[in-house]
This record gives sequence, C-alpha cells and structure tokens, in this order.
Amino acid sequence: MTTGVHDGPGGRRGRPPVTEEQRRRQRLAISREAVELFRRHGVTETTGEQIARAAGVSERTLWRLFRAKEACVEPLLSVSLDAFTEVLRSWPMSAELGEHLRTAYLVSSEDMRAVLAVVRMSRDEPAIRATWLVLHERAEPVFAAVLGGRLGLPAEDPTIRVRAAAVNAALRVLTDDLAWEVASDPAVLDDLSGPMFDEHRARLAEELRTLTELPARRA
Amino acid sequence: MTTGVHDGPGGRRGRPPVTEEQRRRQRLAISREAVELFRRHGVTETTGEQIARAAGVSERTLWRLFRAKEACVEPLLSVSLDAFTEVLRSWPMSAELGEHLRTAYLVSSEDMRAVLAVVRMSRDEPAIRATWLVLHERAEPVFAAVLGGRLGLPAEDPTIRVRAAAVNAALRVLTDDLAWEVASDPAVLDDLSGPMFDEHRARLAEELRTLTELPARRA
DNA sequence: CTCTTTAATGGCACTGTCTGCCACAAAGAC
DNA sequence: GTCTTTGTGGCAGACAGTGCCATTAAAGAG
Repeated sequence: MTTGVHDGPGGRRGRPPVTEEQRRRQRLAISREAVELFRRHGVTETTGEQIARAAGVSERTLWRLFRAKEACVEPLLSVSLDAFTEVLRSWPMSAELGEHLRTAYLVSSEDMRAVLAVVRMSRDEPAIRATWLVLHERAEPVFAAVLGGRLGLPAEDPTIRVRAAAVNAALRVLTDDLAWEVASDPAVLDDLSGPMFDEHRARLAEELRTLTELPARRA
Repeated sequence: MTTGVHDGPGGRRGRPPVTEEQRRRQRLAISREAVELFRRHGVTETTGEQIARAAGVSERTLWRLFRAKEACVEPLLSVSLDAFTEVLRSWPMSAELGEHLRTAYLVSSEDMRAVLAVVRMSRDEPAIRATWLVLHERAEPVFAAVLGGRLGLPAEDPTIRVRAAAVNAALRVLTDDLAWEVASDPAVLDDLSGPMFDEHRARLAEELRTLTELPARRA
C-alpha cells in the first residue's frame, strides 16, 4: 500500500521500517511479560522500569510502544478477542454456532490462562477494567460488519450497531463468569475442550443465537 | 445503617462526617468545573492544579475526591445515567417505553449539553472513553434487577445479566449517535422535547423493546 | 569497503499525576 | 474552655510519561 511503484530500480534508501507483524510480536512479547509481573506483584506494585527490564527494552522504548502502563495488557487480551472475531467472521450461514465455536475458537491454554487472570484482576484494578472495556468496544465495528452481512443491512445501520454492541456485551459478561468459575479450579485450563469450556461455549452460543436471530428493524 | 443506637444520649463525639449527599454535591460541582475546562482547553491541556483552582479547593483535596484527572467527569456523566436508571426503575409494566421516556427522563438542558460534549470528547480522548464505558458498566446491575423483576428471574441469572448488558450497550450506542447529531446543531439542546430528542427516544424505546421482550431462557 | 539515508532505540531532563505524612481548622459533646 | 473526630491544606517525593538529541541498525549507492 505505502510501498509500490516508488520502490522501483534503485529502490528506497535507508533502514526499512519494521513490519506490522514484527511490531505485533514485539508488543505481544512485552505484554506477556507485563501480565506475568502484574499477576505476581499486582499492577500498582509493578513499575514501568520493571516491565521494560523484564522485556529487555529501555523504559523509553516501552513508553513508545504503550501509552500507559495498563495498556500493556492490550496485546494479550486481543489474542482472545481477535480469535472470537475470527470465529464470527468465519461463521457459515448454515452452521450451529456452538459447534463452530468448538472447532474455530483457537487460543492456546497458556494465553487463555493469562487472559482470564487479567479479567479477574480487572475486578479490583479500575485501569485494567477500563482497558478491557475499551478493547471490547473496538471489536464492535467488526461484529457489526458480520451481522450486517447476515441481515442484509449496512454495518452503519443503528440497529446493526446496537445488535453488535449486544453481542459484544454478551461475550464480555460470559467471559467474566468463566474467569471466576475457572479461578476455583485452575486445572480445567489444561484442556480447553473440557466440560467447563463446553458449557461456556454452549451458553455463549445460545445467547448469541437469541441476539442474532432477532428480526431486523422494519426498514 | 451505620448510625443508629450508638448515637443515644451522650452520643458520638467529634465533628460529624459530611453526608453522602453533601459529598455528592461537592463532587458534582467540581465535575462541572472540570468539564468546562476540558471543553475549553482540552483534557491534556488542563492540569489538576487548574481544576482545583477553578473549583476552589486545594489540589490535595481534589486528588482525595477523584482518583484521576479523567475521573472528574464521572459525577456529571452519572447525572444522565442515573436519570435513565430511574426511568427504567419506574417503568410501569403496562406503559409504552417511548412515552415513559418522554415524561420520566429528567435532565436539565445544561447538564445534557455538557454530557454530550463529554461523550464527543471521548472519541479522541481514550481516558475519557474508558471512564464513560466503566460508568456504563456500573449501571448494569441495576438494569439487571429491573429486568429480572419483569421476567421473574433473579438479577444474578446469566441471561438476565446478558440482557442488562445489552440494554446498556444500546443506550451507549444511541447516546453516542445523539451526541454527534447534536454537534451539528447545538440549538436543539435548548429544548429537550424537540424533534431530534423525540426521534432519539423513539429509537431507544424500539431497541429496548426488542431486547426486553425477548423470551427468557427456558429454565 | 565507505558514504548516505532512514528507522529504531536509548539516555537524559523535565513536567504532571498522584500518595504519604503531618499540621491545622472545623464541628460537635462535655 | 477540653477532648475527640473529621475534613482540608501544604509539602516532599515516587512514578508515569514526553520532548529532544545522540547513537546504533539496516539497507542501497558508489
């Protein structure tokens, strides 16, 4: 997009910018370190310097990659949200959502463990809660695009955006529940196809089916 | 609750704590000043010292009443959210929600103007957006209580909480829309019973009717 | 190889946010 | 007045985050 014809023979000079993908990986790596520290010592007890040191970058670079300490959890949380987004996007018109969730929702046990730990932390850490909510909201336009496609309405239609926000809210509430259910028995995280996650997917599927099968607004 | 039998004859000693109501008023007053400054100069350009000075308290006291600069918008935003909560709470089983909204949703033009200004600000100020979302989420338990009562289910029921979160989301999305519609014609704010607000209430009523009249989960 | 160009990182100084601590003022009961 | 409890202000300090400049990394040109 930004590259192209301008890189003809005798192409561009100077060090090439890092790719989006590289940035993504770097931020995710730092995010995992930060969450590890947050889990061990608490958010307020963890300083930016510690995060930077653990991640092997200077503090200055840390603040360039994350605008705030709490924002360090974003890339990790996005792993889970992006996975769900991908599930919705690849949801065949005919398929049952619960089944599709079981086969298409792909997150590693370790990441899921960390994500749910962050969600639990967010109960007592307002800044983390805020990050979680903002991240959720950012996913709504994608949900709206999918729902709009299914219902034959533009993604900008207010009803579609409301529906997307409702889907979003359902995901958030049920993920919260799951985070606390898991807390009492962390072993279930070893196997994401176990009964507790099955139950979670089933509930999610049911709520989403209700919300997505609502009649669209009379045009 | 905390007072009572202990305040008998020879009652408690020392200066009595300020009432909840006094605190509420004090925080709201500071909140209005802060929002005024935010609107005039922008959030990042407004310092805690300025807010304190404008509100006539010391900076130290400001940080005692608000944990962060951005939290200064909370009391003002709560004016609008509390009003809506009250509408839901007082919603008669029989009444049409749109009509009930028109008569029971009570917020002054000035406050509404300020609230919508903050909502618009939240588009470019992540911290303000976060505050707005967190505040919205805090209202959900009340929504759940109302919906639970209507559907004969406990407020803790997952389906009820999902429904409450959906109601919440609808309110947020449509309020956002309204904030931007109003931006192009601020004069409509002089009369909250004008056609633009009527349209807003009607849309809100319709979305909420859809969401609240959904069949509850088969027990 | 060196020279040049562009991007990424680090170091440092600095401002603003927010907290802990203590002193003092205010409001009561006695 | 004294005593007790609560709210407020002042000050010092830690931490978060930014602007600016030097340094280093990665490429192509010669």
